[in-house]
Amino acid sequence: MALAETPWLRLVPAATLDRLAEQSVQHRVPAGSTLFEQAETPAFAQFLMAGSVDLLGVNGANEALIELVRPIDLLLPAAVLNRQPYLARARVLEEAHLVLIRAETFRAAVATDHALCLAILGCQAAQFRRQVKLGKNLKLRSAEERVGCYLLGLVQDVAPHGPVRLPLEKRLIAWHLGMTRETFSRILAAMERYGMHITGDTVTVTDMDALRARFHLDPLIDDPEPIVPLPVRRS
Amino acid sequence: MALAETPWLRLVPAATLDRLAEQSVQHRVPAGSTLFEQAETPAFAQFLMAGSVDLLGVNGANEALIELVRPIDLLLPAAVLNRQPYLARARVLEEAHLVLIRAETFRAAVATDHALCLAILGCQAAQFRRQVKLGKNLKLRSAEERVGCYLLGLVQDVAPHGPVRLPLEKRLIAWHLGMTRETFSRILAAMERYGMHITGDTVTVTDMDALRARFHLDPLIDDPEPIVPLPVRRS
DNA sequence: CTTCGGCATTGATCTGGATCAAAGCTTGTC
DNA sequence: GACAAGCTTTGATCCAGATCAATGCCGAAG
Repeated sequence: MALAETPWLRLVPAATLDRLAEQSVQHRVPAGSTLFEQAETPAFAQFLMAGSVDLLGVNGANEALIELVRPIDLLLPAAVLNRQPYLARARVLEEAHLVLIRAETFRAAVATDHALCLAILGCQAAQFRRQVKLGKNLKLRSAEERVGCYLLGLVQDVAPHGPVRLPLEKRLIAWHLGMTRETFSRILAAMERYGMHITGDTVTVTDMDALRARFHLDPLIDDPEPIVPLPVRRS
Repeated sequence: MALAETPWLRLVPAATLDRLAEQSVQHRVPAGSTLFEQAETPAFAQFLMAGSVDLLGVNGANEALIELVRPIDLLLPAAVLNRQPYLARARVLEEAHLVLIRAETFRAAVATDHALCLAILGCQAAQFRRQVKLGKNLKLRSAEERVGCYLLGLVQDVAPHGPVRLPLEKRLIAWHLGMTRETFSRILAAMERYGMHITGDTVTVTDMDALRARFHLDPLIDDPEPIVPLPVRRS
């Protein structure tokens, strides 16, 4: 079953994962669906196996991005573990493949199996650090810097120079970077100035030196946060 | 020893806590000291037993508040557990009483003792949720609303009407609420309009109805986040 | 091919809060 | 009491980014 292939669960005994798998339900959910609402009490632990999910804080009419969840990860395990209401709404961004486990079953498993508990602790710690990084990106950088660093990261990962495609609609990228589409659009146009050219959804680097001179990736903000599986130790 | 009195560690076997206590060092640190620097690799797990500590994200010259740690809690356990560099600088706000445990010792204990692992998981989950609440407060409310809700919460906790003292210097409160002292000062003056009067560090409510009509506390933002101890379960 | 509805661009304008610049206040020290 | 150093208040000005308003640009449906 899918859970068994999760890298950060590899130290968990197969027996435990099997027991969870028996109780689990798989679900495929199209983009745009709402998985749960803010203030709801979690009924399930939800593993995101594929696709992506946005978590949004809501206050009256406006929504603010809390987190972008990418596979394989849990959706707000903190609420499930502590038996507390979700602090955010979950909306599917790219068609999601979910594995649902009844909340009580999940908590019982964590309370029974030390290896599972350690894996979830590693996962929760990574989520915390991602949250901090998100906040730092927003508070410590201007809109232009956020865009610059985002694009620089994108280009570096995929192709040192060659043209790269934007992975999402622009309005969504803008939203994830914490600005309006208009501002994003203007900044993209202005990137010409720093050695980048954007036409449609294609990004081309024209002057990598200029780009690096203007935007500095910070590992403490931009590096992806890995989920570290902590080893169990015999007592 | 101090650790044994921590409410959220009460389900952890005394033997385990004793073993940690033996390896631990206590430390009293005056306000203003820096406990660790961003990007440092954690050498110790640090329990904050009394006082308070600010965590600050740093980028060149500017600092942004990441978290305000209040006792009893751990300072950035995520970094310690996952063997990764701190994402923030820690600066003592009010004289702190710390208990330090070598990082390796701490990780070994968590990997050995399931009950401890569950307690830390509860602690880490609570920290995650606090982080989310902090972010929502900042992104979903205007400066005026942040101040209004902060004061309303303060007044409600202490005395329904009677005058209340601000617990910190104004510049520090302003900083914690994510604005400059000037803005904070102006907003305090303007609170007259909504049924509150502030002179020096004393807050008086003149019209509770007006106050409540303007500012709405949201449990999903303003309620303190408790550390829930998860019970161990025999397998 | 045309039309329509959602994106994207571009320009003009607005605004919340920051920044800069003086004065007032406190508080502790000599 | 007088001074200094750090808070606080108040006013004037600035600015990044949002909002408002057209216009242009597809791609899908008929």
